[in-house]
Amino acid sequence: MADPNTRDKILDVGEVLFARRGFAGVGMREVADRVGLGKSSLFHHFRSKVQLYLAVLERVLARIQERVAPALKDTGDPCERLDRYLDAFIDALAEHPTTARLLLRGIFEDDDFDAGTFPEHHVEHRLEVILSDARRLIEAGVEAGAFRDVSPPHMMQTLIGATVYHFASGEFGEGLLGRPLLSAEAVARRKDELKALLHNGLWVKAQ
Amino acid sequence: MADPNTRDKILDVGEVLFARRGFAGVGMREVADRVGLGKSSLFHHFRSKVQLYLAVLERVLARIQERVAPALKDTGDPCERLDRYLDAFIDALAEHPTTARLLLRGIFEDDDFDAGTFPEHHVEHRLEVILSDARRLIEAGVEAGAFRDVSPPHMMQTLIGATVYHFASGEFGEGLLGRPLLSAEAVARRKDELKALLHNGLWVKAQ
DNA sequence: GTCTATAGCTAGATAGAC
DNA sequence: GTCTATCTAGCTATAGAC
Repeated sequence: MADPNTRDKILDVGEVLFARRGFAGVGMREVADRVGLGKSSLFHHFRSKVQLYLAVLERVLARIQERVAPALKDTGDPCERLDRYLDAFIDALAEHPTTARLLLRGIFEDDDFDAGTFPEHHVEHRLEVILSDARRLIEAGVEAGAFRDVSPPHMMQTLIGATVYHFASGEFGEGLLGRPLLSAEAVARRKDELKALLHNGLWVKAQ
Repeated sequence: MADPNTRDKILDVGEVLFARRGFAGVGMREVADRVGLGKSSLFHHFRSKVQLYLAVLERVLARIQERVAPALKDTGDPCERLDRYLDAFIDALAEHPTTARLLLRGIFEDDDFDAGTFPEHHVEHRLEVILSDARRLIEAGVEAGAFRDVSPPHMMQTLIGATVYHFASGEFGEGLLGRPLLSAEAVARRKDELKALLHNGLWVKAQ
């Protein structure tokens, strides 16, 4: 097998570049230059550009799974459990500035090189696990009567937008907020705003 | 000037392809083939690939502005006005399957070919108008006491996620929902789910 | 306004020396 | 495991005939 240190360096560089410009926007030459290798040497570590991209995606998903796993323990009412899960998920997204963007790209960029063409990777599977964990939390809350009778898939989409999109929005989001997206304060604020919306909605109710 | 019909055909094709694979993922050759022209002929209508991309983006933003303009009239309380605006905005996103995806790409793909390099286009300006209209609706509602004391930028991010991301999510979103994203029923359902969240939150309150 | 031809470059990927 | 050299194919863009 290849030198693990070199392999990890390539993954690190690929992660930054793919997050910034997507699969098609990145060339192996640029990756090689940043790692400090000749372009050909990359193909010793990864058979093709697609394999490198999938390896980057899979490492990101694995990191997310690690972070949210402790939040999945079976204690507390549905509200506490969803709160805990969202906190952990947001922490995972905020850990590296590349995470949310790669996740968002992975979600809507794989319509291209058709899913299932590279079955040796577990990208699809890992994504499904993460999604079904979240979905079960919502369904359990609805069934228990702790949540309104929302459509779980629609609530999933809303939560993905409120978390993944938010932390993927980069310069645009920072322009809107007028401050960094990933500072400890900004991350804490995002958690609070999201949870307040879930608790109270936006409207002020007539008393 | 060029034949407007041909120009529009090029924009139509570019819109579909750029929405699907982004700026870097599309070649002028593929655009030309789908239009039924030689590749060189494209450069008679658009000076460069970037100019074509910006023209596509600008047309999309203009279409959105047209759709939401009637919803901006100064009648009703803040709740009614935001409801009306969100309905119109969602209708604009649902009008073409390409709209939301191009908008989302435009939001976080212009970190690359740096903004302001092509000042003759109004993409940036149109986006700012759309955003500041929405933001004013939120700020007015907070000031009037009709909305909770949310952070308007955070609420903007949540609403962008709930609308633009949702309709941009393509096959992924359809897999999650188990049905098309853009059918009349699905669009109406999305409006209802979003407005119910703004009205009531997710939690069922203790009475 | 569309075409052919081509310039000039970069892409992903391979072969084989060291 | 990294290198140089090279292959084939693609790219954006231009020149100039029709």
